[in-house]
Amino acid sequence: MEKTSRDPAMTDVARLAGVSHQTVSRVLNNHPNVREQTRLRVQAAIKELDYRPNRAARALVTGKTQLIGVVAQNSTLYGPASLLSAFEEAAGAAGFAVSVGRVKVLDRESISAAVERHRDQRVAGIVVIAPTSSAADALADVPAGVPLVTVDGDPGRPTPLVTVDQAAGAFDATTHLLEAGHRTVWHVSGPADWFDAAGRVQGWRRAVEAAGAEVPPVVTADWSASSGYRAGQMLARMPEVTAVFCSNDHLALGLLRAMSERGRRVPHDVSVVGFDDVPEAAYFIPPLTTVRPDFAAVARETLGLLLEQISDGETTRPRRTVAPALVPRDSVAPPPE
Amino acid sequence: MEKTSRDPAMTDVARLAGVSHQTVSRVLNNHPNVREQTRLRVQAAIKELDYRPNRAARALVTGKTQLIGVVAQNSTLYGPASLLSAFEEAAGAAGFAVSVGRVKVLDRESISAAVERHRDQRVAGIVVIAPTSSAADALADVPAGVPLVTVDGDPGRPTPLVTVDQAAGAFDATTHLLEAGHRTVWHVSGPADWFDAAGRVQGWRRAVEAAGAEVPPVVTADWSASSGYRAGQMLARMPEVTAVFCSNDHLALGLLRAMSERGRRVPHDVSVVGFDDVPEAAYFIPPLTTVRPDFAAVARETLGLLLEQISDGETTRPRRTVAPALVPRDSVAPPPE
DNA sequence: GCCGGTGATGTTAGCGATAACACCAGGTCG
DNA sequence: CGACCTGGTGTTATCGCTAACATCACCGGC
Repeated sequence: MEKTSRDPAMTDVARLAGVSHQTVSRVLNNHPNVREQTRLRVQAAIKELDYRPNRAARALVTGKTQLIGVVAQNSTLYGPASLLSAFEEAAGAAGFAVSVGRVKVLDRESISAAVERHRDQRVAGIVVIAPTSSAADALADVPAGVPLVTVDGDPGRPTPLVTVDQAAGAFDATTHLLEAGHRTVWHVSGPADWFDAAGRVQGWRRAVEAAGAEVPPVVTADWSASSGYRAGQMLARMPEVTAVFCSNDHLALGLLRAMSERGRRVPHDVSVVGFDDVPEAAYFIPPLTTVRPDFAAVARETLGLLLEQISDGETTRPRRTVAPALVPRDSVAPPPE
Repeated sequence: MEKTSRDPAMTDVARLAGVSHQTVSRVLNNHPNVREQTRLRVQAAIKELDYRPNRAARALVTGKTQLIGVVAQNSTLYGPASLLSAFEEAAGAAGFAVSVGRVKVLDRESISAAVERHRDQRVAGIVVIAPTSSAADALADVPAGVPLVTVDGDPGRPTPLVTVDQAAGAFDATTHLLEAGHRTVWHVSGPADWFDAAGRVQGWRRAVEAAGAEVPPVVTADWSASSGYRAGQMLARMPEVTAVFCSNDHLALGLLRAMSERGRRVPHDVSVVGFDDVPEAAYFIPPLTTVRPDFAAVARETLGLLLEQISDGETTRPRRTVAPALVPRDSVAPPPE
């Protein structure tokens, strides 16, 4: 008839093991000065009671939590979603819980609010996935002293940042097309205010210029298959277009459809390269040559940078870049004739 | 020259406002018995100091956190990712932080471990996205008394559960094909151990049987475009196949490619319907008719069910189902001749 | 005009951990 | 051989909050 007894606390373990609660604490925190025999006795008691330390109490006294806050946009775009997933896994493996604050739009106000919610929770550090300039601006509101890492953010800012090397990936993709024999390469870009898109434009332009080819105007779209389709409708009408580098795979998908509708065969008439290597890219018509970013590596670097800041307060190398890899498939061929 | 002063605590606010810390606590928790004038003075002091309550201290004394733990697979499958995103937003709006525990594989051991990590954190409630039987099995390990909601889980289990009405969506999709005049409808299914896949098979079969048509054998695949392609290669060779319902859009994508390679035009020769309405489905070749689940609604129901359990300890209606909607596009037409 | 009720506030006692220090036995060293 | 270190342990204070109870002024009713 006893009431639901509360969870066991450290003193309960101590009593069972015949030691003081402080000794239990020492065992839990791997302090060196505990006799082996005592340690074993305490561990047995812990197991017997199914004791689990109260994180709130620990956080209260140490002033630190084992929580990392992430601010991300509420979208299912492949890149950000993959990144988030990879980061959650990496952080979990390192013993940190990840609290995700979703934001509907990437404006300064929303992001600042999300950051504040995390600070309310006393997170040990914050990661902001800030792929647009409006998002990056919000970081100015974060007080110094909060460990903070930006992912996919503004390369021009001094804050710790991890990104995929967009320019390098775009350079490789474009060069791959040029090496197939195309006179030049057109580019369908993501939204101009996204750093990822800007980096890819830059890498594309560098490759075209390096080959001494003419630089066609950038066709700006958003990330959707829909806008890729519209861009494709235009480009399909231009016979001089024989090679297109799309800023992501979904743009490429839309473009493929437009080409197909206009009777321009890929890769026979037009070659196409995407970016992201979404899982289904190998099953587009035709299978899409694309660039694969290593999201797991980005996640590892991000976590590393954050943990450095958490423990040391500072960071040695606050800017890290992860190189992507070209994945050749069937959407690239030499130009016609 | 003063050292980095610690964050302001309740007593600091109290001192500034000229009241006791308990009055500050009352203001914070909206207790009725506080004079309006006092309330204002305290609020001003809170603002001036940029005071934020220490959640660890509160959690320590109340024994409750404002944290919800979610267990999800480490995948970027569109359905689960959308669900997670929607849930994070809904929970955030309700003032709860969401801690995500990712799991590499959906086996009993991994899921139990993830649940334990959440219990260590003393989460107020747990949501498990458990779309396979192996995942559902793990729920047996969760002790009673922990508020728990399963999403996409086993309809046969008594635990609180929210799911999309897979069978209804599949029934509608299949009926849509039959009404276009097809003699029967073939089905490419997701993995057999996924409840979503099983539900869609069931709805499909019911629709075919209801029409008095012959029920073809189920073609079982996984969720990937790759396996849809393989299924399509087989089905494309069979002239009697004029209508296919695919268990998700990516399967349909692969199947479309196989059909195209074999010269079977969609929708002229073969009609196809998918499931999920991924954003790019409108830009497949041809735009794909599909079924759209309402993930936001699933998230709302899940949160509601969980909050009920957290506050009341029990739940009135522990099983909720959200109806999906058919989205007609261009991949369905009457059969040839 | 005294009494009990009520609204506004203050005081005190924990919640469950860690930190800092106290203590004690036993070994080392000048 | 007494002073001193050192490894193992216990004791006490403390983190910032809420719950429970104490206090006090003021009200209306008999």
